[in-house]
Amino acid sequence: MPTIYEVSKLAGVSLATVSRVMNNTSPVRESTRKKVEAAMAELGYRPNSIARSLASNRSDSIGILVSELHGPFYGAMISSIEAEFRTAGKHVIIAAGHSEEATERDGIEFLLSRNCDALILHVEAVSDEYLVQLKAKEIPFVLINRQVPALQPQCISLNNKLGGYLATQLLLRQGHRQLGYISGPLWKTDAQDRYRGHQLALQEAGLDWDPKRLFEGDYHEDGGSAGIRYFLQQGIPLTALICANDEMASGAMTEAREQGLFIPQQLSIIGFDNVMLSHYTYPKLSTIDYPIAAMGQMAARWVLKEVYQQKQPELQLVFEPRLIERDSCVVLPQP
Amino acid sequence: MPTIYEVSKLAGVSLATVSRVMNNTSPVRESTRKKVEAAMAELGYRPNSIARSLASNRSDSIGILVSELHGPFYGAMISSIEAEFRTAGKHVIIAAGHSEEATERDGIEFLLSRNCDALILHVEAVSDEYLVQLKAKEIPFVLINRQVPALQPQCISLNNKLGGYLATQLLLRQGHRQLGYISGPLWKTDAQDRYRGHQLALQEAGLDWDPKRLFEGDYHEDGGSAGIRYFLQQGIPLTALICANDEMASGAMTEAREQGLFIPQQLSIIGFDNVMLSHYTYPKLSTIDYPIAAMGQMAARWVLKEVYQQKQPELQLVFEPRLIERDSCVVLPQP
DNA sequence: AGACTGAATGTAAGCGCTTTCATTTATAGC
DNA sequence: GCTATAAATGAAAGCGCTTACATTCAGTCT
Repeated sequence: MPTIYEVSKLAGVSLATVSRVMNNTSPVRESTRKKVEAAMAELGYRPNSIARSLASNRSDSIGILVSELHGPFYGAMISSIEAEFRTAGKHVIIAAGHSEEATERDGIEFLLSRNCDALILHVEAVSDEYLVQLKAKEIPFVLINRQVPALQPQCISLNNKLGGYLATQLLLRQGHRQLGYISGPLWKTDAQDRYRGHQLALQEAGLDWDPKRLFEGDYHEDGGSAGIRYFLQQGIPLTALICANDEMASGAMTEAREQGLFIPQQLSIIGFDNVMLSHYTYPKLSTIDYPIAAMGQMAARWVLKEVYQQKQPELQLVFEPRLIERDSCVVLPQP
Repeated sequence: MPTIYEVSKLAGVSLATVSRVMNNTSPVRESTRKKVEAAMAELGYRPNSIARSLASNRSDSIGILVSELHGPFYGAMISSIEAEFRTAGKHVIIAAGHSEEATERDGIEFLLSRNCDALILHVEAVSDEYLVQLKAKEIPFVLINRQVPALQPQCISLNNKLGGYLATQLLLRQGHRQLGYISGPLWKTDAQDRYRGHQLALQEAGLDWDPKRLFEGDYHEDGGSAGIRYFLQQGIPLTALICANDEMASGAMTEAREQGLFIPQQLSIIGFDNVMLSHYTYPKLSTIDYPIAAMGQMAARWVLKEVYQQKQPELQLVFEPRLIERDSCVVLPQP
């Protein structure tokens, strides 16, 4: 475990000069640089990250706070972030907030205590006020999937309204008029926006909005199952169903099948998110792609640009969803 | 940002006493303790983790190296590890090795550079020799899903042979005799062991081993598809198929369906791992459960016991798989 | 009260590195 | 060669905390 002191003695220079060579912070004569590098190589010197961090109050690492460490959504996000930073020679430190305020705060504090140079936050429970205060403390962070009006230039999000619109428009284009909609929990902004997009598409098609054709689900599989049972019990005729996420779509497919319906011949179903499961259902699920990997990558680029002053292509803050047509939606047969 | 110096002045004690109160390292008179605690509370003092780590060469955090940051297997593993440590008041730092030797080494060095107290390693590419040397450097670590003979007491693994045995036995019990097997890449130990279990079950049933009924897949969906095509092209009659993982089983199901086979009426299929996708296939996939969450939890307990000297229930190093019967395997109709 | 011993606390050095300011060296111009 | 200036380097302090060893305090026994 050689230290900088040993390197400086072997190279015959001061500690400060070794530091300058390592960090390229000031000009160093080429001949001096070579002596230092040779000494480092001979000793197999590796700088102590903790000491560097204490002295410099930086760490060349970036903290990521996600709601969970498992699940395709978060996996794709952290994976794409990590890949971007790996290329830039930086490390990530990941913490989980579990969508609870105290745990989210604890996670953020953990990351800050490790002197992370910036944070990428996917948080739900902490208040806008807390986030505004975080910015006031000069802590650099970027938010994913969270809109805070006062922090707009550091919010990366998806145009959920457009996603709901696209999903609905596909079915309308296929001739469906008897549509059902299983929403997420409507206190959530993304669930509201997705539903608004659905309503907009209906309006443009000259269809009336009918509250009976909305079922508020929970973003889990059970919500999809319950939605199907609700529509059947209400005797609401459906030829197509829009689910506000893929997991509920999967639940709806299973329940519809158990109720004797053929998918997609009797009921077309479309989901939202394009998480991994949509590829494994039978029939394969049509869905709206949530470009979470691209958004994670953009968050990483934001940090590289804003915090490390690296050149980056133009930053994009609002992402658009994309329609993924698979097998679960078909053209309505002509009457 | 109050420091320990400010706390000591306000409480009227030395730095060392504040440290003792914080870390409970030596006895402190109760009245002194109360003064220190009051000063800390009044100042809103939070110790600087970096400084603590530099001075003590510890960090109250544990490093986890996984092959990937995405995917249900790794998600479940790190999630269960994190949960166990969260309960114990510790944090995890996660790095990805991407199954490449250089990246795995870089990840381990990153974790060590953060003074992680121990490592939990899921590594494939680094050699046994490297791991033995790591131990020689007195670095505490536990391996998941890796057997290194010289490091046996710190290896947590699955009895893969039993899993292959259980999968095969189910089908034999259901009356199937025309079995196919799609293995993982046979240079991998787990793929070998799973296949050995399959062979054992055949042997016990008095069936001959036929090399034509083995197709070596790649553990990806394409491997499953290719396996089906191989068996069909060879004109090998099958009533049941064992796939060495769920992803290949999914590919096999899709391909069989495209080839006009009904699942499970004409071909029963069983997978291995019980990753999330097995729940979403149609019909739902029978599989062998890989208790990765329990194994991750056990790795965490190993660390808590061996490194932090906390009391833990008896440690378990070898885990047994469990048969999960869903809808993709049926009893062979009587001739 | 004094001596002894254990408990409690303080002092000082150090963990390994960064960085500011002082000092030295090198270069250019006259 | 001398002067001025820029480039390069060194010395010293400090980042915030831990901990070993020295010192002080408190309790018990004679």
